[in-house]
Amino acid sequence: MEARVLDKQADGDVDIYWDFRRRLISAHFEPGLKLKPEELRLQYGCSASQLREILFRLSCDGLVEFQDNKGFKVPLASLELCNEAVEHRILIECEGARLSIEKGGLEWEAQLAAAHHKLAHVENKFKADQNSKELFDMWCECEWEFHETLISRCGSSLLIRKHRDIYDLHRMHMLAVSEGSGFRQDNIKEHLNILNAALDRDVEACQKGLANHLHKSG
Amino acid sequence: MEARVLDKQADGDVDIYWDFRRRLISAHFEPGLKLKPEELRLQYGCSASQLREILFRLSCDGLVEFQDNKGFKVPLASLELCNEAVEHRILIECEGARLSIEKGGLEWEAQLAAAHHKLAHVENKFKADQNSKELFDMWCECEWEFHETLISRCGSSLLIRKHRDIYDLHRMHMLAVSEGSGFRQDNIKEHLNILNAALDRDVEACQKGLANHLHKSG
DNA sequence: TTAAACAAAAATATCGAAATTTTTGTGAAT
DNA sequence: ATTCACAAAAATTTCGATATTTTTGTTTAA
Repeated sequence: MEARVLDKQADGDVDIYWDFRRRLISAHFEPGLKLKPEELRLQYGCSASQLREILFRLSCDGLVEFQDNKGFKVPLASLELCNEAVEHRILIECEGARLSIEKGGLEWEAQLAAAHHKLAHVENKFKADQNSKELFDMWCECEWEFHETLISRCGSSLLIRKHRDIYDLHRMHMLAVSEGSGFRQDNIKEHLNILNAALDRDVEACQKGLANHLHKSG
Repeated sequence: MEARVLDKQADGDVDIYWDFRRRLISAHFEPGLKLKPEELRLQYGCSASQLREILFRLSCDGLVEFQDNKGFKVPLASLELCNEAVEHRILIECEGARLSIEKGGLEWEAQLAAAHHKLAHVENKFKADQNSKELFDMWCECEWEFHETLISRCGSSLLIRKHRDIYDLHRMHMLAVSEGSGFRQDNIKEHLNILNAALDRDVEACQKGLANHLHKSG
């Protein structure tokens, strides 16, 4: 249940839940699209009831919309909701960063530097070829890893869980609203600013960098 | 742990979901207790599958624990998780209060004053008779209404939803850890402080009052 | 032409039985 | 006495059939 990366087709539910979640936040489904358990079951080789359970769970995080007797839908693109998600993510992530800067040690610095190194590498490659689906997926993974690592030493498993929730919600709405890949040239500079501020243990600068980065991301 | 049979089938899920949620956060179930859909179905007059769906949904908010092939449980009492919930609730509620103070008008002030008036009334009665189950339920309701109203003008439906989630999680863990009713004499003074700071449009004082209030609540 | 009433079809929700997994209980071997 | 293997029981999960609700399409009356 906790694994973000799918581990094969060992456990029925788990794979389907996480695979479907990943597809949702990667804009594999058009906003407003109806999600029928009866149809989706064919893609995953399970029953409609199982899909229904999974869709209910995803609806808790706002990743799918549910209406009684009307079934499930991919949430409509909404600039307002996207903005609310941005603000909430800033709130959570700035707090997580502050705590990590206070509590994190050399090991954390090293992990953050490593995550940023990978991210920067992928971003530079992606900058050159923004049409590559493979690079886009890689960028999504690296972006997540960097931001997750940034808050990883906050000391609160609850905050980490809530951060993942809002990160995914934000990403989904951002992609739905912008209709682009979500990648901007300035990302590279902004990520570097955040990294440097974190390594300098400068809470103010780090939070400012984060807020700026996320606001511009839309 | 009384068995309440609901024969009303009208709104299906909805009633069961919210009734069960209410019972969970009111400490009607002992921490660690196994929640078997097959048993619970008798109390609600529905099928086990339906209960399973509902339990899955509640597990998203951390109100019940799920383990693959092991079923559902009431989360164990955990001081650590309770502390994490407190901190997270402070983060959310202070932000909501700040925004409400900035954006709220006279109507909001009136609603907050009204909510506090009810709360103060019930708290004074409850202070005299802390064993009354009826007063306790009423206090829970009024406490929620006051804190909810405080952030109600924040302008973000997302923040409001997230606040309810963390309020419920905090309340559940607080009751599980303290094993008391969660009511303290100082509540009365603290709630008044929060009210006055909000009406004075003093963000600093309001947030300080909130943090103090919630920290002491455990 | 529009609107209301109704019937047919499609979609959704509910349910209990069957399959799978975990837990419990029993007895043999070390 | 302890451990291990294995069978029995209990619990969990999966599944598709049935019931209910919504949507669609058609007819009729104003």
